[in-house]
Amino acid sequence: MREFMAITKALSDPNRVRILLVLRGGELCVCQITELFGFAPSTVSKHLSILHHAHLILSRKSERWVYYRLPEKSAPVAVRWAIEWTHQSLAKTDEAAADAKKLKRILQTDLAVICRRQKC
Amino acid sequence: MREFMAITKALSDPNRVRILLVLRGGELCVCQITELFGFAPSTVSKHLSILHHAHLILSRKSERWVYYRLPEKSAPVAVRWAIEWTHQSLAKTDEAAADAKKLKRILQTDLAVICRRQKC
DNA sequence: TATTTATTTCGTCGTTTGACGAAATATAAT
DNA sequence: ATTATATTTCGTCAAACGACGAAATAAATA
Repeated sequence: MREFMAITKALSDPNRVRILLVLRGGELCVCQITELFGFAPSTVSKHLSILHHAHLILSRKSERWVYYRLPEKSAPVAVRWAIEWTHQSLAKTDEAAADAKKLKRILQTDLAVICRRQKC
Repeated sequence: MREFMAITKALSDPNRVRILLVLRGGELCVCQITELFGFAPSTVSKHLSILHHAHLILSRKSERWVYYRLPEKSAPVAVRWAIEWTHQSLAKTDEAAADAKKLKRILQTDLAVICRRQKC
């Protein structure tokens, strides 16, 4: 029950759901998501930690950055179900399309440049 | 997106999830759920209205009571998915078993008696 | 070693949530 | 028609949430 509620609480904020959707395209680092959403880095970090705590995302540290990604198929059933449900329900919405479009531009920019822009 | 968030917000409270689980056994009226949870009737009513607003439950009025039930198979995909996911994840937990056990006793009691006990 | 850089943690603030009881509503029984 | 009954709506209160900026941390670079 606790695990399940961690997932539903994580999904109850639209910005966290947006994060799950953009991660469908592959792993992203914190500053890329920060750039995409326009929130403070600390805010994005908190959202990521809630998703991570619910095991909806995994993290990896490389060079100067922390990357977050969706879990692989070996993840718990409840987690896979949540991610699949989110994707099926929202992948084709306008919000998802807008985020994907903006993300495309961000991915064309060098990571270091993005981060410096946020003076973090 | 709005419909999806209505569902995830509805699922983000454990007591609302408990309601979905007990309704698996068939429709219940407000005072039966109130008796099961030990909350004020107004609290239960609010939870039911949130679930109803998310289309996770349907209502029916008969005699003096309002009955709530899970929707049939014709419900939107996102709704059916949410209910099925909840059931698959939690049906076998201790919490669900405890509620089912207590509900069994409540169902053996006459509706009018239960309601009078709550002086509502 | 000191400094820059990316992220996280902490404290604060306004908003939302979940609980309650009182009052309102709608319906059934007298 | 009144009264009793079941549920909902409303207002209130404490707790939780989501945003922020400042400070702390950890790792790479100079």
